[in-house]
Amino acid sequence: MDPSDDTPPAALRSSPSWLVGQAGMYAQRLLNERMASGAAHRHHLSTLAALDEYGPVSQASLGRHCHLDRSDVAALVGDLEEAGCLAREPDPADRRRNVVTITPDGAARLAQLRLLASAARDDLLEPLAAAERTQLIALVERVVEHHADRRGQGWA
Amino acid sequence: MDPSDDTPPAALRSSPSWLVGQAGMYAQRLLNERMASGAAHRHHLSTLAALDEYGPVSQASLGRHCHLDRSDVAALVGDLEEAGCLAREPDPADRRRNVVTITPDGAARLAQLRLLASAARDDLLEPLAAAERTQLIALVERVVEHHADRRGQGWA
DNA sequence: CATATCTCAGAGAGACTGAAATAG
DNA sequence: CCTATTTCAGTCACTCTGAGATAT
Repeated sequence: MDPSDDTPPAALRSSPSWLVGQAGMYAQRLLNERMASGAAHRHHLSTLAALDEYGPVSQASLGRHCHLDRSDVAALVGDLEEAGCLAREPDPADRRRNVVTITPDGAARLAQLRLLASAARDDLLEPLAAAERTQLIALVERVVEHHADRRGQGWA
Repeated sequence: MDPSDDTPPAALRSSPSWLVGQAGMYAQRLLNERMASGAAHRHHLSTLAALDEYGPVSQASLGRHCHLDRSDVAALVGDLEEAGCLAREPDPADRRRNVVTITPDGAARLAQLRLLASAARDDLLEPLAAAERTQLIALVERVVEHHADRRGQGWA
């Protein structure tokens, strides 16, 4: 095997679409690997964090906050309920909804997952200095915000 | 539906892992949508670009250049051969290998796909100014390079 | 014998769709 | 009547694994 085989063609090396796509793959894998070391999934962190920040909410709202599909939220909430991390009760004010509330066990779990996420963040950004990390985050945040707003017809 | 449901929790909004993962999803989708308008796939661009830049190579080498799995390369090369974009012939020097060579039709196709990729790039980076785009690309390139080197055991 | 390449068949995870039941 | 929520079953696209055939 030629070792120079590792170099991607210039058309990819300089393509934001390809680069960001690749980086996204690494980001999700590293995060999921860290989460797996706590027998969790990266979406469990998203769910608990949203629950912690936005108080008791419906599953649909949870999905909109985290960019998750309704049907995946149902499964995630099922997982976390079984683990005692949250309570799911029918909303008396609107009985279509389930009101989902984080439990003390869920808050503890969230704290643990935050630590794992920090480790994954350091894995991902290892080659960058602190100032560069801040820069990257700010730029990517703008991109994500932009497309999240244009979402709604189609994507989760 | 509460419209403020669109805001992700701070734990996600400030998490590089989540942000880069989301951005990667958008990048791949936008690129694939543009490619679909030319009845192509984003990996067809990768393959043709690598073929164009690195001359006649084996399928295994193609996969290493583009971070693609051996078995997916087999399928991609099959597609592109059927479309007349490349020629696949057994290597007389090492008869395990297929030497893959781009054809004039393949070069024309590549030019077309480059245009579609440019459009996808503009879709993705729409919210950023030119200087910011350059910055983002430089930073993400460093991240991807770093993890591509640490790859090899495990990932494609 | 160990390693590398190509191919196929299929597993596995991921995002998403459709439809039904329920409720506003 | 139309829309929203939850749930389930299942699809689809994508990545990757395993095994076999072939060759170094």
